[in-house]
Amino acid sequence: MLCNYVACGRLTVVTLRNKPQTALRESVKPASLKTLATHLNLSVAAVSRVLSGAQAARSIPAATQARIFAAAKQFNYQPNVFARSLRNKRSFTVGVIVPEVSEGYATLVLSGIEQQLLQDDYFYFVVSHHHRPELIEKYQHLLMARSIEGLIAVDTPLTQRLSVPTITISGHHEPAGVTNIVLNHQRAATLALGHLRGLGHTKIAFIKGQRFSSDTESRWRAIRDTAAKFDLKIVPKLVAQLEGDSPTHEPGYYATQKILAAAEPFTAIFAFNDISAIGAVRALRESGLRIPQDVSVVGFDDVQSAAFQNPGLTTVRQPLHKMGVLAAQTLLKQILSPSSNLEAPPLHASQLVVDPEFIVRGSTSQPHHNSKKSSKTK
Amino acid sequence: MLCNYVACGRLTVVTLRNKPQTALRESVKPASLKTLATHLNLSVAAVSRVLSGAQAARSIPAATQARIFAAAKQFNYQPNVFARSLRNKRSFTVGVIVPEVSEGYATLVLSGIEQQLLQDDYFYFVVSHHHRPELIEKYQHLLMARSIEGLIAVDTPLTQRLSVPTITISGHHEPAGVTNIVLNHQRAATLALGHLRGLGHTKIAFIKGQRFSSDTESRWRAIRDTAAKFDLKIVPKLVAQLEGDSPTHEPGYYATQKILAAAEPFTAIFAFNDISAIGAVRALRESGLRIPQDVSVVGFDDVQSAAFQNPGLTTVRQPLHKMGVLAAQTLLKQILSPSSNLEAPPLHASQLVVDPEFIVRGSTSQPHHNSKKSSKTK
DNA sequence: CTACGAAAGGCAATCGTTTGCCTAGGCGAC
DNA sequence: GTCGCCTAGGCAAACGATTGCCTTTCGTAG
Repeated sequence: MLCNYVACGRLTVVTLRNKPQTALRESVKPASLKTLATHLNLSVAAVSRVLSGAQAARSIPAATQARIFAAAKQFNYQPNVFARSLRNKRSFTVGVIVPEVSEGYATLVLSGIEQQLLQDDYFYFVVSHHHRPELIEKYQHLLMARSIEGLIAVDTPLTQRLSVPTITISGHHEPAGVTNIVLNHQRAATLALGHLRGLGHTKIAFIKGQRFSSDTESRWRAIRDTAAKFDLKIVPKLVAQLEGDSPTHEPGYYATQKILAAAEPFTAIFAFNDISAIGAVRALRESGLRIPQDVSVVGFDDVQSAAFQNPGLTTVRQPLHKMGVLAAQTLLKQILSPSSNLEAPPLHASQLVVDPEFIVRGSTSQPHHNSKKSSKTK
Repeated sequence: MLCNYVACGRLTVVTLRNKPQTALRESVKPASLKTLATHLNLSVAAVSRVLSGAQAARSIPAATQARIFAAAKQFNYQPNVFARSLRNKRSFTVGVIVPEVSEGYATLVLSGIEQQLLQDDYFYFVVSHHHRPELIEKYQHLLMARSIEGLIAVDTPLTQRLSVPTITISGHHEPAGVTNIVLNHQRAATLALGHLRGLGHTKIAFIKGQRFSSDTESRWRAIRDTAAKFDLKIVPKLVAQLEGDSPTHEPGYYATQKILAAAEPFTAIFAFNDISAIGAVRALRESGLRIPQDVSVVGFDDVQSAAFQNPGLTTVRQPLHKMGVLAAQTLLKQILSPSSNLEAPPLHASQLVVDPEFIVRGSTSQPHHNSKKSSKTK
């Protein structure tokens, strides 16, 4: 029976059919250079040179070349990728390691990576480590065993330096030699706080990221600096930290409850990311506060759900797609750079900083001083 | 300069550093069987047999085997994947083709695929076609040229039959020989309509899917059948169809406006997917209707945003992750099944049907007959 | 003393491409 | 005539692992 392994609620096998006899698993071997060569009465070498466009094919007259191309088409010749890679020591494959493939941040980056890599005729293997250090380690080796030419690590702490070029996106403590792509947190803080300040908010609550996230510290530092510039006081009672690694909005919900419990008035909240901002919205509403009339909410990332909130979430957009593109471009450049130990070893940036955008939606507005509950200041 | 290619808002290169001279691009060749063999004074064959655990290694005494393993560890031997694949004609790689990697449906499926494949020591290439038929065609060939052993197509119309086992998820019109994994739409309709009926709703509006989506027809048919069973009338004025392929909530927003414009009373709406349900919520709210007091809303899919709505969206959950797992399991089974053209060609299901779950959140409740506006019935 | 068999491992072809170095013929120049 | 030089391609060795079939060397039974 075919479906005794199923773990999928109820599952029904509807139709059974025979594989048609006509070779599904193509028993006809695909054409090789040898096939073509013997068919054309030429040597394998000649055919190879012509088909791979080597410059040594100059000495082969146009007529012969045409015959070769014709035969290649006729036999539907496809060069064998393994033979080629074995010979050339090139795989045209890179590895990408992410925490989760099912989640917004990594997949947006992934889409940028994909776009750029496919454009340059590279393929990529994706693996996700679910935040388990031993998997990070293991997959790096597995990827190397698959002969990747480079690695992109998205929001993933790498402990070792591989022997291939490596790019990190929002890297943690990158080993020497990897290029890290990060957001300009300073600018992000300026955009968000400037927006709130401009609307008239002065009592702002903050939700810090989880301790394990690499962005937490740099972003918080940027916020503190920027708050000082804008003459905004950061009130310790209005700062909560996300706890736990649940990928849901719950950490944000609980953090906001903690802030509310402090009974310190505030008119806006700046969350570490959109998901926690959504949790914040829920907690605020449950306390009878309206968004944005009573409390304005600003998120971070601009994941898809942010636009789909009611009201839409004002947020700092990380150019995740572009960061992916940039990572892939940079990686390919490093792969193709003349291999090292020459007199002039290639220069690589150790860090590339990209700027965020600010997306204003319905979750922020001027503070209403006649609001129901929040502004006990009045 | 390194960043003149950048298309990424402002971008700053922070630090430049020299690549350290110590071979980054490892000029020391990795150890091969030959390396080990000469070092051990053995033949390549013996080493190969022992390391790959061939049964022909029985004739090699334990002491020698131990020496071989020790040397392998010492030299950090990694079998060359290309040589191996060339010889064995196995790539342990499958292809996955999706519309978009950045989007919820496909990535949830992808996470299931990944989990299963990696567990079985397979890797996978992902490509996304952005709904462009010529890319679907092209990527299938590129994947074949990379010697994939099988293909999984997620929500993607395949026109041709490849020579490797192929699984589709929510397939459209699959060519003969592919196994299609689909949702049990009948059961989905029963769950959703049963829920609404049980709450007391009888005037239900429907948002049908876009004409190009493969699920639209089968799901609608199931809804009609089920409505009949529950003695629910489907009022044509309360049915709207999504238009356009925008991946935002706008199509749902406009469809709902159209329904509202018909001025036909209703107390619930069943949307084709969560995204359009979110658009519906927005349109309803703009008309002054409250969710769920005035109108209950049921979505479909249970994408991440559904749980993150305020109120949470009641929805039919497709077990996307499990469908991915199932696809991968089925594919691997077909790959490993004794290759065809034997006397008894393997049997493959042409369709696997999986059951949905129903997730009740805050967007549905009993109809309130004293509501403000919607139930003009009263 | 020989034959047989097991133990221990070696030989070499093979997978399909690539590429450095040849060669064989032809033609013109001196 | 013969030297050199094109033209048109061929030879064969890699790349690294796998595997069918050997060979060698004992030990021992007859």
